[in-house]
Amino acid sequence: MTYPRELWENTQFHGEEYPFYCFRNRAAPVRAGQQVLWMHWHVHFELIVMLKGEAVFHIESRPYDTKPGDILLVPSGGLHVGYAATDEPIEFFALVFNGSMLESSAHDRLHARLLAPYATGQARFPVHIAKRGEAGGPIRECVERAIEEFEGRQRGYELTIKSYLILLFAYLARQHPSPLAADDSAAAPVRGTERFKPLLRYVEEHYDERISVEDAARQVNLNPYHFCKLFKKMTGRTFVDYVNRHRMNEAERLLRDTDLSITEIAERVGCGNSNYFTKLFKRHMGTTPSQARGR
DNA sequence: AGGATTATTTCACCGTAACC
DNA sequence: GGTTACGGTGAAATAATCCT
Repeated sequence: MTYPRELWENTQFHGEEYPFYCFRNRAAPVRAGQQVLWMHWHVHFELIVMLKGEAVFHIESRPYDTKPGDILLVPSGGLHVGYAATDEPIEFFALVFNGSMLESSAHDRLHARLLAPYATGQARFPVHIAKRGEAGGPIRECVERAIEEFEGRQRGYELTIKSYLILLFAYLARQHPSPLAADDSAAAPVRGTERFKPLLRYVEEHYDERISVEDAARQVNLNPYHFCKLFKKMTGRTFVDYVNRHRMNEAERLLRDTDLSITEIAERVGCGNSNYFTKLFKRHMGTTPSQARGR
């Protein structure tokens, strides 16, 4: 899985004037349940356009089953993660952009009234903005054109993409005239995921240590049962699975980039028992550590 | 590789508070 | 008063981990 870590949280984009980034994400040999989009969040919006295969994205605690033709809009700050739903190859396009992309250079009352609340996160749209099987429609068209522009990269494509994004938001605002206020109950999961972010970051940095569910639950002031329940609701996976995924990812990197022995690698990623490490690795990656190194 | 030991996840069921 | 989200318990089912 290739997902740029740079997109974590408060990423700076290359161009200040056009803060966006696109990438086509392919997961060719996939097993159902495999993670195809790293769990992360950032202040930017993210458009996810399903191109091939089936995946389930968990965005702000809610699962979204997607097939080609589905388009999701991850709100600013929204925690998101994606898993393969079948063994079929998966392909999706992700367009990450900052709300400032939607700003207007001149003072514009209409803009301030219609778009600013969405761009700044005071109001939000539903996540699933276009569904497969639906007739084209302007919303889908904006997204598809923006992608075309990105892929064509003709002169000034940044500006056309920006225009399509503004257009997209304008159509969305028209389609959802009574937007969900950010503090509305319908948008409430934000509060729920907010509390987990420090913990997720903690795991990012300490997956090489022993992390018990009890400790983790304490960090977010929940009893272990509720912690498990909420964590699963939020991420679609259990906490242990989440931690192990980090470990296996790092292990794969170490196998590839270093000459450390399997035992040493197991040790480094927080699996004291190399026997168990191999078992885990095989389950997550489909091959044993030594096979993975051989390739 | 298999089995023993721990840890976790989930279940059924209950209470509270906020909101309509 | 019904509904929804959030919290909690003990116990049982499952899964992780460790130990030959």
